[in-house]
Amino acid sequence: MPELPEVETTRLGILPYIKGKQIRHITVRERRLRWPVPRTLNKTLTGQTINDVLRRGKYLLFKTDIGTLILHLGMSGSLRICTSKEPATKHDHFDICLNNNKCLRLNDPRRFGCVLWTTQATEKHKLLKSLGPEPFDDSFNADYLYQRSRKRKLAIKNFIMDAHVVVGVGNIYASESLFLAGINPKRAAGNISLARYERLVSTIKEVLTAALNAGGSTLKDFTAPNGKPGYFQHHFKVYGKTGLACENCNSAIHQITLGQRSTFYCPSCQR
DNA sequence: ATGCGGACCTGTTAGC
DNA sequence: TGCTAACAGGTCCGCA
Repeated sequence: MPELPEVETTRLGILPYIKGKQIRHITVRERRLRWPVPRTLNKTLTGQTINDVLRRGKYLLFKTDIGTLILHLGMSGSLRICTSKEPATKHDHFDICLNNNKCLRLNDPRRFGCVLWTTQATEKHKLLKSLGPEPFDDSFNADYLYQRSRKRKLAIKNFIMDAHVVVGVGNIYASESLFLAGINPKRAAGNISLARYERLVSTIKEVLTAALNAGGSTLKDFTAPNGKPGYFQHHFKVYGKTGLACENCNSAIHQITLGQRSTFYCPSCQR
Protein backbone atom coordinates (compact mmCIF):
# COMPACT_ATOMS: atom_id res chain seq x y z
CA MET A 1 0.00 0.00 0.00
CA PRO A 2 2.32 2.79 1.00
CA GLU A 3 4.31 4.72 -1.48
CA LEU A 4 5.35 8.21 -0.55
CA PRO A 5 2.00 9.88 -1.31
CA GLU A 6 0.23 7.41 0.98
CA VAL A 7 2.76 7.94 3.74
CA GLU A 8 2.40 11.71 3.52
CA THR A 9 -1.39 11.42 3.36
CA THR A 10 -1.25 9.24 6.46
CA ARG A 11 0.91 11.79 8.24
CA LEU A 12 -1.46 14.62 7.44
CA GLY A 13 -4.46 12.50 8.37
CA ILE A 14 -3.22 11.53 11.82
CA LEU A 15 -1.54 14.81 12.69
CA PRO A 16 -4.63 16.63 14.08
CA TYR A 17 -5.30 13.76 16.51
CA ILE A 18 -1.69 13.36 17.59
CA LYS A 19 0.18 16.62 17.66
CA GLY A 20 0.58 18.11 21.12
CA LYS A 21 -1.14 15.13 22.78
CA GLN A 22 0.30 13.25 25.71
CA ILE A 23 0.93 9.51 25.62
CA ARG A 24 -1.10 7.60 28.21
CA HIS A 25 -0.05 4.14 27.27
CA ILE A 26 1.62 2.12 24.57
CA THR A 27 0.45 -1.40 23.74
CA VAL A 28 2.63 -3.77 21.77
CA ARG A 29 0.76 -6.90 20.74
CA GLU A 30 3.34 -8.22 18.29
CA ARG A 31 7.00 -7.40 18.60
CA ARG A 32 8.11 -9.35 15.54
CA LEU A 33 8.11 -6.65 12.90
CA ARG A 34 11.04 -6.17 10.57
CA TRP A 35 13.14 -5.55 13.65
CA PRO A 36 11.91 -6.36 17.15
CA VAL A 37 9.85 -3.57 18.65
CA PRO A 38 11.77 -2.35 21.73
CA ARG A 39 10.44 -3.78 24.99
CA THR A 40 10.76 -0.55 26.90
CA LEU A 41 8.57 1.66 24.72
CA ASN A 42 5.70 1.93 27.17
CA LYS A 43 7.97 2.71 30.09
CA THR A 44 10.00 5.20 28.09
CA LEU A 45 7.16 7.03 26.42
CA THR A 46 4.27 7.12 28.89
CA GLY A 47 3.73 10.73 29.89
CA GLN A 48 5.65 12.15 26.95
CA THR A 49 4.06 14.63 24.57
CA ILE A 50 4.16 14.09 20.81
CA ASN A 51 5.40 17.47 19.70
CA ASP A 52 5.16 16.74 15.99
CA VAL A 53 5.00 14.03 13.36
CA LEU A 54 7.54 14.47 10.57
CA ARG A 55 8.35 12.41 7.52
CA ARG A 56 11.70 11.50 6.01
CA GLY A 57 11.31 9.37 2.91
CA LYS A 58 8.73 6.80 3.89
CA TYR A 59 9.69 6.90 7.56
CA LEU A 60 7.35 8.66 9.97
CA LEU A 61 9.04 10.39 12.89
CA PHE A 62 7.14 10.98 16.12
CA LYS A 63 9.05 13.65 17.99
CA THR A 64 9.10 13.94 21.78
CA ASP A 65 11.31 15.92 24.15
CA ILE A 66 13.42 12.85 24.88
CA GLY A 67 13.72 11.20 21.47
CA THR A 68 12.01 10.03 18.33
CA LEU A 69 9.80 7.07 17.55
CA ILE A 70 10.59 5.90 14.01
CA LEU A 71 7.83 4.08 12.17
CA HIS A 72 7.80 2.53 8.71
CA LEU A 73 4.74 0.96 7.08
CA GLY A 74 6.65 -1.52 4.94
CA MET A 75 4.58 -3.09 2.16
CA SER A 76 1.29 -3.63 3.94
CA GLY A 77 1.20 -1.34 6.95
CA SER A 78 -1.45 1.24 7.72
CA LEU A 79 -2.23 3.58 10.58
CA ARG A 80 -5.60 4.65 11.81
CA ILE A 81 -7.10 6.58 14.64
CA CYS A 82 -9.51 4.72 16.88
CA THR A 83 -10.81 4.88 20.44
CA SER A 84 -9.06 2.96 23.19
CA LYS A 85 -12.17 0.79 23.65
CA GLU A 86 -12.22 -0.50 20.11
CA PRO A 87 -11.12 -4.13 20.13
CA ALA A 88 -7.96 -4.86 18.23
CA THR A 89 -8.36 -6.90 15.08
CA LYS A 90 -5.98 -9.24 13.33
CA HIS A 91 -2.55 -7.71 12.68
CA ASP A 92 -3.15 -4.70 14.94
CA HIS A 93 0.37 -4.87 16.35
CA PHE A 94 0.85 -1.57 18.08
CA ASP A 95 -1.15 1.24 19.75
CA ILE A 96 -0.21 4.64 21.04
CA CYS A 97 -3.05 5.71 23.35
CA LEU A 98 -3.32 9.43 23.99
CA ASN A 99 -4.88 11.75 26.54
CA ASN A 100 -7.67 12.69 24.11
CA ASN A 101 -9.11 9.16 24.29
CA LYS A 102 -7.75 8.39 20.84
CA CYS A 103 -5.39 5.63 19.86
CA LEU A 104 -3.05 5.51 16.94
CA ARG A 105 -3.12 1.90 15.77
CA LEU A 106 -0.69 0.15 13.44
CA ASN A 107 -1.98 -2.74 11.35
CA ASP A 108 0.56 -4.62 9.23
CA PRO A 109 -0.25 -8.12 7.91
CA ARG A 110 3.14 -8.80 6.36
CA ARG A 111 5.15 -7.25 9.21
CA PHE A 112 7.70 -5.65 6.91
CA GLY A 113 7.15 -2.39 8.77
CA CYS A 114 9.06 -1.31 11.85
CA VAL A 115 8.70 0.63 15.08
CA LEU A 116 11.96 1.84 16.58
CA TRP A 117 13.08 4.29 19.20
CA THR A 118 16.07 6.61 19.07
CA THR A 119 17.50 9.35 21.24
CA GLN A 120 19.91 10.34 18.47
CA ALA A 121 19.34 13.24 16.15
CA THR A 122 17.36 11.47 13.46
CA GLU A 123 19.63 12.62 10.64
CA LYS A 124 22.34 10.55 12.30
CA HIS A 125 20.28 7.42 12.69
CA LYS A 126 21.58 4.45 10.78
CA LEU A 127 18.43 4.02 8.68
CA LEU A 128 18.09 7.71 7.85
CA LYS A 129 21.56 9.17 7.59
CA SER A 130 22.36 8.14 4.03
CA LEU A 131 18.96 8.72 2.47
CA GLY A 132 18.85 10.76 -0.72
CA PRO A 133 17.02 14.06 -1.08
CA GLU A 134 13.26 14.44 -0.83
CA PRO A 135 11.72 14.45 -4.30
CA PHE A 136 10.11 17.85 -3.74
CA ASP A 137 13.32 19.42 -2.54
CA ASP A 138 15.21 21.74 -4.91
CA SER A 139 18.32 19.64 -4.38
CA PHE A 140 16.58 16.86 -6.27
CA ASN A 141 17.27 18.13 -9.76
CA ALA A 142 18.64 17.00 -13.10
CA ASP A 143 22.25 17.96 -12.33
CA TYR A 144 22.16 15.89 -9.19
CA LEU A 145 20.77 12.79 -10.91
CA TYR A 146 23.11 13.20 -13.84
CA GLN A 147 26.21 13.46 -11.64
CA ARG A 148 25.17 10.58 -9.39
CA SER A 149 24.46 8.29 -12.30
CA ARG A 150 27.71 8.68 -14.24
CA LYS A 151 29.40 5.31 -14.77
CA ARG A 152 26.49 3.50 -13.18
CA LYS A 153 25.32 0.55 -15.20
CA LEU A 154 22.20 -0.42 -13.35
CA ALA A 155 18.79 0.11 -14.94
CA ILE A 156 17.36 3.59 -14.56
CA LYS A 157 14.29 2.19 -12.82
CA ASN A 158 16.40 0.56 -10.14
CA PHE A 159 18.46 3.72 -9.85
CA ILE A 160 15.50 6.02 -9.11
CA MET A 161 13.99 3.45 -6.75
CA ASP A 162 17.14 3.48 -4.61
CA ALA A 163 16.30 5.53 -1.52
CA HIS A 164 19.95 6.52 -1.27
CA VAL A 165 19.56 8.31 -4.60
CA VAL A 166 16.15 9.86 -3.98
CA VAL A 167 13.53 8.86 -1.43
CA GLY A 168 9.92 8.10 -2.13
CA VAL A 169 9.91 6.70 -5.66
CA GLY A 170 8.26 3.31 -5.24
CA ASN A 171 7.51 0.60 -7.76
CA ILE A 172 4.32 2.14 -9.14
CA TYR A 173 5.55 5.68 -9.57
CA ALA A 174 8.89 4.55 -10.97
CA SER A 175 7.11 2.93 -13.92
CA GLU A 176 4.70 5.83 -14.27
CA SER A 177 7.30 8.59 -14.23
CA LEU A 178 9.56 6.76 -16.70
CA PHE A 179 6.62 6.40 -19.06
CA LEU A 180 5.85 10.11 -18.87
CA ALA A 181 9.52 10.89 -19.45
CA GLY A 182 9.73 8.52 -22.43
CA ILE A 183 12.64 6.58 -20.94
CA ASN A 184 12.96 2.81 -21.21
CA PRO A 185 13.19 1.42 -17.66
CA LYS A 186 16.00 -0.96 -18.67
CA ARG A 187 18.31 1.76 -19.92
CA ALA A 188 21.56 2.09 -17.95
CA ALA A 189 21.38 5.08 -15.59
CA GLY A 190 24.84 6.22 -16.64
CA ASN A 191 23.78 6.36 -20.25
CA ILE A 192 21.08 9.01 -19.91
CA SER A 193 21.63 12.61 -20.93
CA LEU A 194 21.21 15.67 -18.75
CA ALA A 195 18.29 16.80 -20.88
CA ARG A 196 16.48 13.52 -20.32
CA TYR A 197 17.13 13.76 -16.57
CA GLU A 198 15.53 17.21 -16.68
CA ARG A 199 12.42 15.59 -18.04
CA LEU A 200 12.54 12.71 -15.58
CA VAL A 201 12.87 14.96 -12.55
CA SER A 202 9.79 16.86 -13.73
CA THR A 203 7.72 13.75 -14.27
CA ILE A 204 8.68 12.29 -10.88
CA LYS A 205 7.60 15.49 -9.15
CA GLU A 206 4.48 15.63 -11.29
CA VAL A 207 3.37 12.08 -10.64
CA LEU A 208 4.00 12.25 -6.90
CA THR A 209 2.21 15.60 -6.64
CA ALA A 210 -0.82 14.29 -8.52
CA ALA A 211 -1.01 11.21 -6.31
CA LEU A 212 -0.63 13.32 -3.21
CA ASN A 213 -3.43 15.65 -4.24
CA ALA A 214 -5.72 12.74 -5.09
CA GLY A 215 -4.91 11.01 -1.78
CA GLY A 216 -5.46 14.16 0.17
CA SER A 217 -8.90 14.67 -1.26
CA THR A 218 -10.21 11.15 -0.72
CA LEU A 219 -8.83 10.58 2.74
CA LYS A 220 -10.44 12.96 5.17
CA ASP A 221 -11.43 11.09 8.26
CA PHE A 222 -8.88 8.86 9.89
CA THR A 223 -11.35 7.70 12.50
CA ALA A 224 -13.27 5.81 9.80
CA PRO A 225 -12.43 2.11 10.00
CA ASN A 226 -11.62 1.81 6.33
CA GLY A 227 -10.15 5.23 5.80
CA LYS A 228 -7.78 4.22 3.09
CA PRO A 229 -6.90 6.11 -0.03
CA GLY A 230 -8.44 4.65 -3.15
CA TYR A 231 -7.28 7.19 -5.61
CA PHE A 232 -4.51 5.55 -7.46
CA GLN A 233 -6.04 2.98 -9.80
CA HIS A 234 -7.52 5.72 -11.93
CA HIS A 235 -4.58 7.63 -13.30
CA PHE A 236 -2.12 4.86 -14.10
CA LYS A 237 -0.81 4.93 -17.65
CA VAL A 238 1.25 1.73 -17.59
CA TYR A 239 1.27 0.16 -14.12
CA GLY A 240 -0.75 -3.06 -14.21
CA LYS A 241 -1.74 -2.45 -17.84
CA THR A 242 0.06 -5.40 -19.41
CA GLY A 243 -1.17 -6.03 -22.96
CA LEU A 244 -3.41 -2.96 -23.03
CA ALA A 245 -2.95 -0.22 -25.59
CA CYS A 246 -0.57 2.64 -24.83
CA GLU A 247 -2.47 5.94 -24.63
CA ASN A 248 0.03 7.63 -26.94
CA CYS A 249 0.75 5.11 -29.66
CA ASN A 250 -1.60 2.16 -29.21
CA SER A 251 1.23 -0.39 -28.85
CA ALA A 252 0.75 -3.07 -26.24
CA ILE A 253 2.18 -2.26 -22.80
CA HIS A 254 4.94 -4.68 -21.85
CA GLN A 255 5.60 -6.21 -18.46
CA ILE A 256 9.08 -7.28 -17.42
CA THR A 257 10.93 -7.93 -14.18
CA LEU A 258 13.68 -5.59 -13.01
CA GLY A 259 15.31 -5.96 -9.64
CA GLN A 260 12.73 -8.63 -8.82
CA ARG A 261 9.91 -6.13 -9.27
CA SER A 262 7.21 -5.96 -11.92
CA THR A 263 7.90 -3.21 -14.39
CA PHE A 264 5.55 -1.81 -17.02
CA TYR A 265 6.41 0.26 -20.06
CA CYS A 266 5.59 1.07 -23.66
CA PRO A 267 8.39 -0.31 -25.85
CA SER A 268 7.69 2.20 -28.58
CA CYS A 269 7.30 5.41 -26.55
CA GLN A 270 10.09 4.61 -24.11
CA ARG A 271 13.60 4.41 -25.49
C1' DA B 1 32.02 1.07 -4.42
C1' DT B 2 28.65 -1.37 -7.19
C1' DG B 3 25.15 -4.57 -8.31
C1' DC B 4 22.67 -8.50 -7.51
C1' DG B 5 19.87 -11.91 -5.05
C1' DG B 6 17.91 -13.33 -0.74
C1' DA B 7 15.53 -12.38 3.21
C1' DC B 8 11.66 -10.95 6.05
C1' DC B 9 5.85 -12.14 6.16
C1' DT B 10 0.60 -12.88 5.13
C1' DG B 11 -3.18 -12.41 2.05
C1' DT B 12 -5.27 -12.50 -2.46
C1' DT B 13 -5.71 -14.03 -6.94
C1' DA B 14 -4.66 -16.77 -11.14
C1' DG B 15 -4.32 -21.16 -13.00
C1' DC B 16 -4.88 -26.01 -13.17
C1' DT C 1 -14.82 -26.43 -5.74
C1' DG C 2 -10.26 -26.99 -4.08
C1' DC C 3 -5.40 -27.05 -4.17
C1' DT C 4 -1.01 -24.76 -5.46
C1' DA C 5 1.82 -21.29 -7.19
C1' DA C 6 2.68 -16.71 -8.15
C1' DC C 7 2.51 -12.26 -6.80
C1' DA C 8 1.80 -7.88 -3.93
C1' DG C 9 2.75 -0.73 -3.06
C1' DG C 10 9.69 -1.89 0.79
C1' DT C 11 14.33 -2.01 1.76
C1' DC C 12 18.14 -3.89 4.38
C1' DC C 13 21.93 -7.10 4.32
C1' DG C 14 25.52 -10.06 2.71
C1' DC C 15 28.18 -11.60 -0.90
C1' DA C 16 30.82 -11.58 -5.38
